Amino acid sequence: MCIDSKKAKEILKNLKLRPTIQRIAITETLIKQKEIHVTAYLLKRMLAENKVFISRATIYNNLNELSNKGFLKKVLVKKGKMWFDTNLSKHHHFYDEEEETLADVAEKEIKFSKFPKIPNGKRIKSVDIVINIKKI
Amino acid sequence: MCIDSKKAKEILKNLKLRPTIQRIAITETLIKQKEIHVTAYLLKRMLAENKVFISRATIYNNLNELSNKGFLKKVLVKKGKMWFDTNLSKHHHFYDEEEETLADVAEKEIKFSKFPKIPNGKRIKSVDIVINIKKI
DNA sequence: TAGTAATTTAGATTCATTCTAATGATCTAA
DNA sequence: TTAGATCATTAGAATGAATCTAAATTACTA
Ligand SMILES: [Mn+2]
Ligand SMILES: [Mn+2]
Ligand SMILES: [Zn+2]
Ligand SMILES: [Zn+2]
Repeated sequence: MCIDSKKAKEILKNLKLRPTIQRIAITETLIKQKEIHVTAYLLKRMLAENKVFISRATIYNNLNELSNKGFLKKVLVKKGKMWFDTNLSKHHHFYDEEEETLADVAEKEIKFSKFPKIPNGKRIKSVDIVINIKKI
Repeated sequence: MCIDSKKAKEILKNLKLRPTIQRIAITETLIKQKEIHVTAYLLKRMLAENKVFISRATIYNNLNELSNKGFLKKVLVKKGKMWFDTNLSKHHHFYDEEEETLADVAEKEIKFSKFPKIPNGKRIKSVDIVINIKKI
């Protein structure tokens, strides 16, 4: 257990989630870096590298629970694989398919001078901007 | 066979794809409306409503081939389901998750007054903007 | 019209994700 | 503290979209 273990427990307490060994380890991993983008598989691998072995179902259960509680955001950039993001601010992404990496674009880095009219009877839920990049 | 059958054959000829019964029916369905957004499942259902029964593999083979040949664009708006789009112009989308519908946003409807700096050594491949909407 | 190359197909396979239901851990109230 | 209740974890099965396989059929070309 590293320093972050305490912070992790604190976070779980605030989210009213029982501080199980698995949840603490997952949360610790997520807060170790200031911001992180992971898939379920990536997170499982990161934990395994630290000799923490958590079942697939638990990884998914907790990523989903942490998302539902507002501690993570879901980001979709490619068919069939969900990314989870600890950057909770409204923001956008660079996605590098070749390197399978996601990077943040702060909301203030994008400004519109023209934006489409929303269809009648509808309202905006969210605006997702993905800038797909590749090596020159 | 409706009027569009001839057009469909013409299109396939230009794309250098053999005009099989299945391909003609698929292409006909896609050009019946000026613009169309379909998933593989939706297309299969549309064909079945017209008493044309085509196997799943063939639906996918042809949607992918038509995409590779540049007759369709792929659009990703939700985890795990690919949409195919006959609007070939560069454009963006409204996505209504409640109604599972995709609608076009012309490129000229969106203008940026500020856009992020692309990371060194990288270039933009594409910019995907999805405006998620829901009923008021 | 024969030979070959492309196409279609049912069913198997893959991959990410969710579900199931049995086991184990944590919490709470007495 | 502990009993009981609730919640969490897990292996493995199930799901759903998409792809693969390999055998049968169809379309093209000489
Ligand atoms: Mn630690
Ligand atoms: Mn017809
Ligand atoms: Zn992010
Ligand atoms: Zn479109």
